[in-house]
Amino acid sequence: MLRIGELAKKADCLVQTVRFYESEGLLLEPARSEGNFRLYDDAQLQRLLFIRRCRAKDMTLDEIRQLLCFRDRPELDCGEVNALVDSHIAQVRAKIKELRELERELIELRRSCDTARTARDCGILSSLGEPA
Amino acid sequence: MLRIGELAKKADCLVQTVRFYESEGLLLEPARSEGNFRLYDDAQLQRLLFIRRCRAKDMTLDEIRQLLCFRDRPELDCGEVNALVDSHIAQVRAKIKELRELERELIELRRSCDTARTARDCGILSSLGEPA
DNA sequence: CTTGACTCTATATCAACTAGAGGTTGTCCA
DNA sequence: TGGACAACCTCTAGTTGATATAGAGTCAAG
Repeated sequence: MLRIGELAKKADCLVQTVRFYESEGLLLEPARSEGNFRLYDDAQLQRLLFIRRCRAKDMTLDEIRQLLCFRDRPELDCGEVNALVDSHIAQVRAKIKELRELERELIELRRSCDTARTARDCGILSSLGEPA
Repeated sequence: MLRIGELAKKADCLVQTVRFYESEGLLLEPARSEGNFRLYDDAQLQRLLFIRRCRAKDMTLDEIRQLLCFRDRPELDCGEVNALVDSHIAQVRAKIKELRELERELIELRRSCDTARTARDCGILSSLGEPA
């Protein structure tokens, strides 16, 4: 049985983060020692590692909650899991598109003041002061 | 003189957002009517529009605070403004790069389960359950 | 028996809003 | 003049995914 500090180290996260996941219902309440310390077994560690791998893929805690639900019920059809990942990919793509457009706008803004001058004559400040 | 609702409409934002910017020191405290309603002149409107245009470019309130500082002091050299925009562009580019890598990872993850099966045999769930 | 590392709970903080409660002011119409 | 209703006021809490702190308790080594 692992104490919270050892568990956190194995999952490369902070002790507070583990407690936070517990409070969010992602990790089940672990056993406790006589002195009230949390004690984790390997199944709990695997569950935490699963959560951390999902977070590394930038899934929200809500999405992870859904995935854990399927992980806990092996007899269910995994179609929803696939759909969840598909929609996550779509979100990431939408964000990339948005940021590319933003990059374009910022480059244009930057071009409006290529030489240093006084703020009064700054092309950037005046661009931001006018309707797009 | 505009009341807060009219001001907000012209800047296409919520009334609460205007009050929030005031509390954050981005907008100066406006005049008040006899009945304690906020009253804005055109200069305040232009300032709010400036803030909203910066936000549309995803600048943080701290970055905007810096830009407003230059906007308020026309005699200053605008070199820092240019630098701020440059660094903002760099941040956006870094984020795009990060998201592209994430997209790649998610597509690979998605490929691990191309057909619907039970959760037990789901390639996605098992990929997320194993070390990368 | 004390030091120090670890743990416990509870609370506050971050960004940039957004939403609500509960009360006041202003305006319109009969 | 009165009553309805919109718009305004302040204050507080919630969002996301943690992170940071305070103040107290536990435990092993020296």
